[in-house]
Amino acid sequence: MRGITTSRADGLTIGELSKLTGVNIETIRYYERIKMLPLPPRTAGGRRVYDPTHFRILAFIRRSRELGFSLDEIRALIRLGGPEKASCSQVREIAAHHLDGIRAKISDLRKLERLLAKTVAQCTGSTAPDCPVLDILDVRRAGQPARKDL
Amino acid sequence: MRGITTSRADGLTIGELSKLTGVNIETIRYYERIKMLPLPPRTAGGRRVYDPTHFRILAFIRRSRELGFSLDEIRALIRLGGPEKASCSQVREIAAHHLDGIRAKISDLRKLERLLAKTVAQCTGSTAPDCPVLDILDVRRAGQPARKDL
DNA sequence: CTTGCTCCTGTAGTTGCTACAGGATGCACC
DNA sequence: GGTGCATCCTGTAGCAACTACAGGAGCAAG
Repeated sequence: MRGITTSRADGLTIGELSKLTGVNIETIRYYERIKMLPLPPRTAGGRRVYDPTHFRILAFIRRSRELGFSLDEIRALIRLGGPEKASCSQVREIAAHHLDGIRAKISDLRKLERLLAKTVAQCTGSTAPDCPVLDILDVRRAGQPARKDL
Repeated sequence: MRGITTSRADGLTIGELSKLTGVNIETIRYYERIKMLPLPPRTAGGRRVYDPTHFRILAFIRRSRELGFSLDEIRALIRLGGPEKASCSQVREIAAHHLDGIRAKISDLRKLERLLAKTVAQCTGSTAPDCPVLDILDVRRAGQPARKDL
């Protein structure tokens, strides 16, 4: 269902909104489709016309994505920041949970980094089969006994 | 094209291979489909029969995925570790490039962590509109002047 | 009116899986 | 041989969060 038809001069085209927010045109349409963004009114020709509220919501989404929040988390944040103000503790809960996830990921990545860095450093570039990187990937090379029954 | 029909006692079923390697049955079939794994021979009844080579390749893929290599990177690594041995420097290049990516990601995540940790710490849980988390997400709250022409 | 750019809808693809439906096979037991 | 249950098969679709494209329409300037 299209909103009230409006004239072009009243707001922004999708291209203008895209430039202002740094969000791809197609992504804006995607967000509308999945109901992250309210339906904007249209011109008589069918073009979307965006107002300051849309700009504000889209900028919010963009910023939240930059911080790594999922779209569902962002939906919840948008609701909490809406007219019916909720306790900041709910916002904090979402953000803290997200922060926990980021910390876990950092921890994982650092383990990977340490292992890879050590292995790459051992790599003298000599001709295989002397290759420390492959050694940690290949069960036969890795020093584990080959399964004789296989 | 099905391989040579073989009897069941010659190797492993897909379920057994899945248990041994920790890779999901459906993921094994997926890897076969996208040609990460060679086609195994089948029984007269159409069931896959896996030999030690399959086990070895799948374990390699699993380990590489654990280390965060993409499937394309793993394809290249498998080729390099194959019968026609390549210089270890090519393996090293792939691994070093991957390590660079991991380091970049850690760096990004730490920036996110710092910003979020600071913001969450400021969150006293009081009733909005006093909410530091929303403050960094919302352009209107963030201290930037509202666009008067919007 | 023409031109060139922007916008529209609908569809499909990316990466790496994961899940399911509907049916077939295999094996142990009776 | 029949039964029951577990395993396996193929094909299709979905997930997250986009991204790209085709074919056509709209719009503003000249």
